[in-house]
Amino acid sequence: MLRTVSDRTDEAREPGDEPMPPADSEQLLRLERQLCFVLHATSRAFDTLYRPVLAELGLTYPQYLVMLAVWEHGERSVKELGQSLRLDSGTLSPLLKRLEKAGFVRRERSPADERSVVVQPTEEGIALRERAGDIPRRILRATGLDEQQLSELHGALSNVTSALDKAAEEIDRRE
Amino acid sequence: MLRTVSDRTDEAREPGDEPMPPADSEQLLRLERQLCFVLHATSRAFDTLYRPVLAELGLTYPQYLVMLAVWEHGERSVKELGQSLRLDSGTLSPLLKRLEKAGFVRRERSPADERSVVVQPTEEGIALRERAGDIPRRILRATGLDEQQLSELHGALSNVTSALDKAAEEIDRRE
DNA sequence: TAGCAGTCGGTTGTGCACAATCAAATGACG
DNA sequence: CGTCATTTGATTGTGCACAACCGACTGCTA
Repeated sequence: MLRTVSDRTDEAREPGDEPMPPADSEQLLRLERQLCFVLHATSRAFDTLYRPVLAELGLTYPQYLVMLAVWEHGERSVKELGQSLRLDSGTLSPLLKRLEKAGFVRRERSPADERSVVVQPTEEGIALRERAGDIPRRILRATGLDEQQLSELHGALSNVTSALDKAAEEIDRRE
Repeated sequence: MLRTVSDRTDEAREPGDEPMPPADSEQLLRLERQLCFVLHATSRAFDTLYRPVLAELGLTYPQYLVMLAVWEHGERSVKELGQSLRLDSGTLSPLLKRLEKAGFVRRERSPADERSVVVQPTEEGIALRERAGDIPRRILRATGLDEQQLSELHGALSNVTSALDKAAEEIDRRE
């Protein structure tokens, strides 16, 4: 059964802790479930599309993200990579080792601070950038989005993500 | 304060108000990269938020998705689960075994067709549904989205996903 | 009815992702 | 100087995800 959506939800929006009163839950809950599910699905759809394209270069999608960061900045510490890509060392360490073994990056301890490891592209890694040049365009076409839609979607996802981060942070603080 | 991905890029271009940007590939490529990245990030942000909540029930997020499907339909074949959740048997088989070992589902070969395996909730699995009842509401609040935004985002993601699926299908057909 | 192509799950191997834990280096403080 | 908390990567263990492959079952067809 389908409830009418148009019930009011107009009350004051405290970003803090509203008890979340709406009795019209059915519809909302359905939406929540669908959102989580479709997000999952979209993520995997992207992955599926990138996979064969990147395979030509010998990269996986997360490896590609790392190479993008390294190409752009010339060199990045593991910490910086982890922050910008939202990955922890348990994920990055083996991933970077695979990239090193593949010959795309060099890893070395910083002389300034022996705790940090600096990642930089090798010659081969830099050369790879050329071969990867047309990937974004190919992917872009597949999405079927124009610039407007692209940036709207990006904005919406950014907002959700930062809301979720804030919520997680909140929970963190509570213990 | 915690910044997300969408931080300003190096230049001061405001997205959305391009006058007439047909040949301006740089901007487009940047958007592509950001979209893929933020999608990845959003997916993980959701996961991070769900993780501790579901841990109370002894479920992971994909397991939760399976239970949602099973709760709703009473019983589902592995094939059906795979189709609706976009998971293949290599992922589902061990996942279902873990759910079985946890006591939430039963798995048995269909008498009608010995090839297929039917999954259904146990008593304990059905009981779990009650305890999971308030999860959507808690998550929903954390997203900070109202119903309108929620369904817009859902629509946008659905469109992208089906475009990507179509593209992948296209590629498939070409070999 | 005998054979065979297609369907359905399962297994194996690789890689991503996180939690928990650890060791080494650093930096602040007495 | 020595102590100790912090920072930084690495390691281990669990679970998700897919590709490639296998074996059992089904259903069609010669």
